Amino acid sequence: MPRTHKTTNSTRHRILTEAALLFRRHGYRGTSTRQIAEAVGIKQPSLFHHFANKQAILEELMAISLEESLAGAQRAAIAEGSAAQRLYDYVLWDLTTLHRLPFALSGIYAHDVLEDPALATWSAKLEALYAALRSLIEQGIRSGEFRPVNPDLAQAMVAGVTFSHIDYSAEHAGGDPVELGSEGAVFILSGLMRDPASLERLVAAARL
Amino acid sequence: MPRTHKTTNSTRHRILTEAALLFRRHGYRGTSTRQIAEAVGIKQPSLFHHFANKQAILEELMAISLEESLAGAQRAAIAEGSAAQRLYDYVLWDLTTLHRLPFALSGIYAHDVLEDPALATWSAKLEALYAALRSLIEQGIRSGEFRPVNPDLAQAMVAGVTFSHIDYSAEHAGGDPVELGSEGAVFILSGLMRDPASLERLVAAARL
DNA sequence: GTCTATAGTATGATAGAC
DNA sequence: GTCTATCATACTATAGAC
Repeated sequence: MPRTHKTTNSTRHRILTEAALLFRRHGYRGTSTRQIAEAVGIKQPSLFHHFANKQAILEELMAISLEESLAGAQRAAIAEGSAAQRLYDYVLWDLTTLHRLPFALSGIYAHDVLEDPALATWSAKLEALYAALRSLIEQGIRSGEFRPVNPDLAQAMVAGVTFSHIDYSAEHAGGDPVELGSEGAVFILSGLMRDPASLERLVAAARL
Repeated sequence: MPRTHKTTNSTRHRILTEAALLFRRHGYRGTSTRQIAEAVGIKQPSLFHHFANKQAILEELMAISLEESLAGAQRAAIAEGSAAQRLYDYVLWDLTTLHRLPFALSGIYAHDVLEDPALATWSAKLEALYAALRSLIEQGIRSGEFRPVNPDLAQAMVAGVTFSHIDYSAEHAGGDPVELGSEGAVFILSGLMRDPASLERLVAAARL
């Protein structure tokens, strides 16, 4: 989501950046509000002027990373045309976007934090994203484009590859987002398609 | 690792089982020793008669899940023959083993817990496993069996698929371990091979 | 091997001055 | 908008009786 920060280097923005970095390294629960404040260069209670509580920081990071992906997956799931092409286009766009984000989002989607009832909204959005992916995979199986895989497992593997890109991106700065995203999309589609040779056509017809 | 428990339903064993379940649901840091004790049916301080501290429980679970995988990957990386065949055999065996484990291992391999310097030994073992996988992938690229992918990213994606199987296994009981493992191995190899059509030969020649 | 009681520490969040 | 001071709570782990 294109945020509407008045100044991109506001304290609020710096809190988000530093918190994302720390959440990745030490996890949400393993990161204290004191650590975040220190990284930003303010004292711990000053955080609560910008965010109601620690969880609000996490929720804003989830919004940044999840809402666009969910909308894109749902659009792809109901669009017209080849399921393989729609999945390819979606994955390529999603991974490319992830590699472009200025935040280190790994560690935000751990089970333990999403299981918290207070984050049920976000857990539901992630589940909706998974449902859209599953639908896309099932469409591809019915049309004969994909092998007759277990749709639940296939969806989990697609998500697993996505998370691996989030991790990779956090550890290796400076790669070309489109190139990395493309490698992920090709990997996933090759893993699912009955005839991976025809993948070249998808790549050529892709629209970002 | 085949554990040497005198009785498989010893309190010690029950602590491991319940802790694994709770670590998966709430994460290592999100799980208190009180919760573990309550699940087992004893009081919190009684845990410390069986394990020196909370971390020792985690380390035993890591030993169970990681040591065999590491040894298998290192064997595969230096063995003779086709890199694709060795990767296929390893992934199939590893995933099948994972799906057979009586423990819910998800949530154990989160970054935040492995970053703790006290767990450096286990972090190093995981890194060694990744190095073996990377070597196997590089061998396949050199031999022309695999597409010229980014080895670091490819290794991350293979690990991502493995983690997705750990998660899937924790949420869907009762699937056939070999069938699930096979779907994972085919997915990964299809994603890497230059000529996925020849995958049938690997599947036929596989030795578990 | 399990219990009660408790020490020692870290955490998230609030109150109120400036 | 940031600070100091502090509260209330939760946690891991230990001591010592039974």
